[in-house]
Amino acid sequence: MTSEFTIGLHVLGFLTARGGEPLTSEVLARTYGTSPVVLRRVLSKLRQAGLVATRRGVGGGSVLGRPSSEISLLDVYVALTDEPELLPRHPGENTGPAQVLAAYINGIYAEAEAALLERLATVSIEQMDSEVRPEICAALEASRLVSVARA
Amino acid sequence: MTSEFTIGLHVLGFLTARGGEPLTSEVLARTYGTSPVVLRRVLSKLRQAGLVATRRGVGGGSVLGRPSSEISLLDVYVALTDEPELLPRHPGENTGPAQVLAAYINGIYAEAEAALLERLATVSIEQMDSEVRPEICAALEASRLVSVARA
DNA sequence: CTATTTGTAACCTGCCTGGTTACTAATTGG
DNA sequence: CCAATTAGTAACCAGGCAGGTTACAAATAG
Repeated sequence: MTSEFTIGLHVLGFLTARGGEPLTSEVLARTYGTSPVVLRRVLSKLRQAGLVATRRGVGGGSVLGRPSSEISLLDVYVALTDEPELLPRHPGENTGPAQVLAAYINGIYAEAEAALLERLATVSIEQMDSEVRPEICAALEASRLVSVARA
Repeated sequence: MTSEFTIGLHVLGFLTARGGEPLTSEVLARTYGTSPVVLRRVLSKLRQAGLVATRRGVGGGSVLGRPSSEISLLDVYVALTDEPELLPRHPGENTGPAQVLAAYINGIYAEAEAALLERLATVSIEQMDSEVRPEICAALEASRLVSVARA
């Protein structure tokens, strides 16, 4: 699920921008452009990692599980990535020359992946939000205008 | 085609180990564990990049296009990767908030990918061959024993 | 009790990768 | 020239997976 990471960042960024007000999966799904069920699948993993808290029923929805300054992009990554391997590992059989080559390449890829994870650890949701909030707002404004024009 | 990169390294490493003797796609396919057609698809791209030269007909096969010391893993990577993006870029629509997030993440991924490519550029086929040759030989020996045992 | 909202299982579909088939082109040797 | 061998390539097939949808159960506010 390569898009789940993006969806997770969208959710946490959006919740940050709303400052404590619970948002329904329906709203989050609409702003991202997917279905509520797909979004809840992501929310489910975020909840298990403690990154969001959810309440059902009328007036329910999701809020941040802890301050956005204390959530790194790495936290989101590990919460949403089942196997800790994003890069194209080569499964392969456990014998034969192909496996030897694959192991060699995987070593190089693992280095690159480690560097990526370190980088993700240095950025918090709060930072990300402050950097992209203006553009997000502009985009939301644009799509809202389209809706108005259609109505 | 995530396995093509591995296949390409297998081919070039094997040709290096054989030192100028042409090898048929049938032999290369068997040693890697795939079909000759799949392997020729890879050879076709390697040829277009000048990394191998091929001759048809009796006694034909492929040889290195230039010395293994002058072929980097990056050369192989670019020859076999159509779009210059290995890492999970998020395609997405050209509008909306999802796109803004995706662009942000893609920036971080692009940094990581650049680091990976730099790393690949520092390793030549010759180097790789010297590091994995012993294990490859052992693996080939093992599979040959299996074949003998079955016959 | 009802309306709302989440949780989750089950299924469907489209895409991509890898594999196979089938046929053509080139090259060598008799 | 003919036959055998080998590569080139198009076309189709199958399995896996991501993402989407449907359906229904569970929780919660009023």
